[in-house]
Amino acid sequence: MTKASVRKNRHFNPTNCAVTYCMNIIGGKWKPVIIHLIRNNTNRYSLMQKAMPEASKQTLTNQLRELEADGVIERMVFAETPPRVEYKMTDLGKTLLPIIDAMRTWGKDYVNR
Amino acid sequence: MTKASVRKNRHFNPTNCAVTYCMNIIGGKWKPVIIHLIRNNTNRYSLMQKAMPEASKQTLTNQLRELEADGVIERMVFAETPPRVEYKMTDLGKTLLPIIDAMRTWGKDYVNR
DNA sequence: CAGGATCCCTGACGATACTG
DNA sequence: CAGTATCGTCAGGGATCCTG
Repeated sequence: MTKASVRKNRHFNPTNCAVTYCMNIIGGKWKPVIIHLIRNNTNRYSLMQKAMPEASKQTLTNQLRELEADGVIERMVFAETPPRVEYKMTDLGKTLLPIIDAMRTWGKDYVNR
Repeated sequence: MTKASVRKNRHFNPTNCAVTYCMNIIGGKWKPVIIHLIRNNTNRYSLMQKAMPEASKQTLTNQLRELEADGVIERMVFAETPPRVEYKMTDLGKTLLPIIDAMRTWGKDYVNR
């Protein structure tokens, strides 16, 4: 796995393409995967690590932080020992799901092309 | 403009996320913009340059070549002087348009959020 | 007009070690 | 368990010059 990392497009302004806004949100190498996992209740850090072992912990953390900063996911910390943290989609994040689904459907057809 | 460039995800295999296939196609910094331009008949090299002056000629060329290699767009050369080259969406490329549209719609709402 | 060739830079991402 | 800190790598993209 090497691509699927999109250099953020910081040139654009609102008169430019709105698509770029969207790309800047979901354009991380693992972000679509993370969104997909959280949606399917693979919503804890360690579970995500197992599900995508090629991504380093640092990278996983970074992508989670960015998604959180963009308001796509929410981080819920439980004061327990050992600590427990769960992630969930925000209402804004859920509006991205149709796009992710469309991409998945397209990707499957593309593979079978 | 700085982000919207997604490092291609080359780890994935068909058992992994199909979304990544899609991201690897449209995940270039300027690819969604290019697709949008071509669809709206801004289909010549010089016209695209004027429409997105922040992208260098080299970058524009590279992104066009990648889109062509992935079968998303088609390059048509006319044997004239000065040379004329036009780009058009392939049938496969057209199947991406609903995704681009969904992203644009989402992006507009996101900006006004 | 529509590139090709070359060189370079930066930031996304990875690897490893350590921690409350 | 769920990170943080640090450092390194690499490829996507930019800048400039040249060409059929």
